[in-house]
Amino acid sequence: MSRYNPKEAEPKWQARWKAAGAFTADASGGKPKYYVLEMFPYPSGRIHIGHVRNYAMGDVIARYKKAAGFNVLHPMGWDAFGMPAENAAMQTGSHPRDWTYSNIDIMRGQLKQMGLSIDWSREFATCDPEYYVHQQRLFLAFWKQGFAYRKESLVNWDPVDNTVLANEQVIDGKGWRSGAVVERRKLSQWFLKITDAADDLLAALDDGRMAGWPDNVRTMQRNWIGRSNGLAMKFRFAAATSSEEGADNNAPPPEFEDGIEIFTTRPDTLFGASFIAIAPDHPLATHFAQSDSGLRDFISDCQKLGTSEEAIEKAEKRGYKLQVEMAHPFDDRRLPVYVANFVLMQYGTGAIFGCPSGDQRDLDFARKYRLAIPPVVLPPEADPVTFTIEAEAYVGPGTLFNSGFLDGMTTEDAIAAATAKIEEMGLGKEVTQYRLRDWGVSRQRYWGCPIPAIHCDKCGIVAVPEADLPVKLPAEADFSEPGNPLDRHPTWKHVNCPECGAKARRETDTFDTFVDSSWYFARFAAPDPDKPIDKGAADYWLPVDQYIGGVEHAILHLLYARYFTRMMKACGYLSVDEPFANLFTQGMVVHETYKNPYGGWGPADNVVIEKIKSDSQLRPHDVRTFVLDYATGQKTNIEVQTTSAERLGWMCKAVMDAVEHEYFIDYCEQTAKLSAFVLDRESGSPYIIGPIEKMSKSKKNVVSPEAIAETYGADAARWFMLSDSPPERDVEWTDAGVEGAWKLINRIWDAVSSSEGLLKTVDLNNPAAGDADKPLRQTTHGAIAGITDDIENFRFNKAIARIYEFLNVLKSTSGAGDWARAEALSTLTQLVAPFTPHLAEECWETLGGEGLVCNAPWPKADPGLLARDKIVLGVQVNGKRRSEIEVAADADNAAVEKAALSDAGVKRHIDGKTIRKVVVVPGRIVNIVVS
RNA sequence: GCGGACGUGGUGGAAUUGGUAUACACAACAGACUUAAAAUCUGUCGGGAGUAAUCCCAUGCGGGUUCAAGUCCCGCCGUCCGCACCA
Repeated sequence: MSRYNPKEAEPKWQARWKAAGAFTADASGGKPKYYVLEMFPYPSGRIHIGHVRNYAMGDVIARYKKAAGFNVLHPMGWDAFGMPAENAAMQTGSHPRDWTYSNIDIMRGQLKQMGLSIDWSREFATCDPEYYVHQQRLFLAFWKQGFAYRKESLVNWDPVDNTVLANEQVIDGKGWRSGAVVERRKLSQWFLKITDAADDLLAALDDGRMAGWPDNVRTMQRNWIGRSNGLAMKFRFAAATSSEEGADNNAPPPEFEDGIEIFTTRPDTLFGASFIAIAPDHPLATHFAQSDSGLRDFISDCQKLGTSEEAIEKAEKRGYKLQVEMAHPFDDRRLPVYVANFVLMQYGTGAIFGCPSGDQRDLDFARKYRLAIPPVVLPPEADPVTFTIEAEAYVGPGTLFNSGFLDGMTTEDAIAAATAKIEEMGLGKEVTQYRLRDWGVSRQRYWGCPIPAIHCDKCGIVAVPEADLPVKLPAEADFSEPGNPLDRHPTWKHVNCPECGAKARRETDTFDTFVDSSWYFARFAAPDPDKPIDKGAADYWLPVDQYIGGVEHAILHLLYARYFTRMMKACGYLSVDEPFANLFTQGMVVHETYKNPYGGWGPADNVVIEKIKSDSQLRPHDVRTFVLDYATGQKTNIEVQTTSAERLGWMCKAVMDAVEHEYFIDYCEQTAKLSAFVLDRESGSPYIIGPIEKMSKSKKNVVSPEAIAETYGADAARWFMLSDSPPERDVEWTDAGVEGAWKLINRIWDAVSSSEGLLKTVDLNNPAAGDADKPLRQTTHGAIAGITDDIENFRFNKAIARIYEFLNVLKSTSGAGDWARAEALSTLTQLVAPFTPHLAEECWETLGGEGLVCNAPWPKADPGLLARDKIVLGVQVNGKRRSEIEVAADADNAAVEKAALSDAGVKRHIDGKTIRKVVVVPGRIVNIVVS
């Protein structure tokens, strides 16, 4: 019996599939369609094991659906524009185009090696002019429809490199390359009006259009859109008191004469207001800064945080008090006005009133600046005399007090009453507000799709005429320095205005790469050389029936794609609102990271693990490390959570010394992360094992599937990535375990290869099975039912466990005849086919199956073989399992109760006690309550 | 900081969605086969007590609801993801 040889079998079957056109999408035959799509990869260089997991999942679904009788579309392409190509160009001098396309070539080869059931005829990269020309067409259509506009917005500006920085390029407020403190700078940029669609994007989350999406993603999008009803109202300036000096300087500018507009969702707490706060980039702050150098310094400090909301919100709450005061609308208090770093200009009106008793941030702020903290909402059951606000604000509902005309009202009533009062006073009105902001699509970079617009001094901003598309990137550009190569290109931007013919300039911004990925699924479904989308084909294939990708895309990519779909529908390209009927978000593949003493990262695939002296079952976080001073006996703990290079160096040294002296390990109930280190295979230099993180090139913790495929074949790699861990959870890559997949492949091959030609000797359509075959047939049909259900519900790890169980039974069963064995083996082959397709074809051929197994219809379970006549029930006494009984599957409760009470193991626990109650849950359990 | 998830043996995890906790696999250990190794096969494998039958404890920690809680509720702790210019 020959051993299964994936090196021969895998290329052979890949060639046969290709020759048979097995995975070419076909809309004919009147079959239902099924569009499976995995988020397409960024061509970073090589496929990593995380990609394999993602695409193996999609492939299981695609192959299963094909077998289940669907016309399947399963395409692949490349999200090919983006910063890494441009960074590589800066570092190595290679052109982004060359870098990208050569990566694509490598990665395409790697994906093909995995034996995915992809229709490669539809492949494209978003950086192909044949793709982005249509993106430019779409944009012009959107612009015409009024979905696109320009406005000023803030960017991170590196004053040394003179370039715009992405948020990820701002590290601790400094530019990653130059180290210069970043500034915020205003640029005029292109925006798409996603806020116009906010209501529908929100409504679709809950009205059934997105029933196939996971709840957590819908919740995240709902929160991201952040619709809230509130009150937009003005606080008027309080008259300057005579004691104030320089009152002239503190006069508000004319546009703010009637006050500062704030937005609040809690107008009921107005009586608890103790200050007004405005954003550092609020026009009023800018105005007062002209005559106040202290304020200028404060604002510029705030701007050093960059533009990311995370950095702003995490920063310590700080404020700068202005010389003006606002009048409280309901009483005669005067409220101080602060410019505060935690107020966001993008949200609401860029100004708030602070109610310290009802908002934690306001409370922290009030404590810091010693402002009043009047409690105004009394929690249910609290005593108004003794109730005080200590460390925590009370944000829940309650009854209003200390609040004038609102006293005694519930939170809900008080919100309505306060809103009505403010409206009556003419100070404001109820408004709906979104957290969602319009989508800024401008990027000041070369490697993106050019925005097809021309700036003319006379005509303003003019669309590039349809006939002049595509606006192609210039073939050559200068990448030797930071900044936008398109802007400094000697010729590219100089064009004549398409309207007046005068000299004009091209738009040098390119599109955000999220634009590229917001419609690729439609292009896959309906390519057309002359139009973005072939409507007929799009109507057949869309929406995507199953979309698969990482949770990290839960908000931005998915929300933008949903919005784009709406815009395309509005412009007549599509007929659907929602692009993805069902969404599955898979977990990431993570790996240990290795840090060297100088703070750099070590390679994950080139290290020898040197476990520190340990007893056999040492767990990584059970260990504490310390250095022992021999003279004093003093132990010094080694801290491991650090990023400082010096500290890491010291640690590494300490560990190395300690290995020699074997003195340094102690079990510890405290968490410590360091238990082992690794050595670089080549240099021998030690690395600390750092945190387990998402695989990324920069951290070098990427594991290549190639090596696995080389040794064990693509099937083993695919099988291993899907076994064990539930698909939605992160999985930590370990080398152990692939061997297990390889063993399984051989066990299946072993089971099948000894029955060569068996399918030719029996007629599976004509059952010839006796009583002796029943146990095996029950197992076979149980496996069909279970595995089908598991695949349908993305429980691949469970499906795989069931395949193991099926195989274990199959191997240990001896009594069954040829017919039942043939049924079991052919079923096994078909059930593993979505997971290990090459092996399955080889098995199918060996067994004598007809044609390709990938074309064979999915097996159906016989319900008659799924039922059991006897079942085993657990019996509990007072909730503790004490015994089990076997009863007929259709036994009634009385019979079950009787059997339970007479069971010896149960009697021991109930004798001499009073039976209070017997709970019989049919088919599940019996619980006897005694006292 | 805000939003979303997750936490079960040495490890990945299963638990029919409130009903026999630890399926299946990895690792480890023991044995068979072998001149030997690899491969393969068989067995053991949460902790503790006991010759054994069996009993006690255990699903991050602390409470609660229930005949019954890994699952539901409240409060903590820890880890991960996203936060609008990474893709």
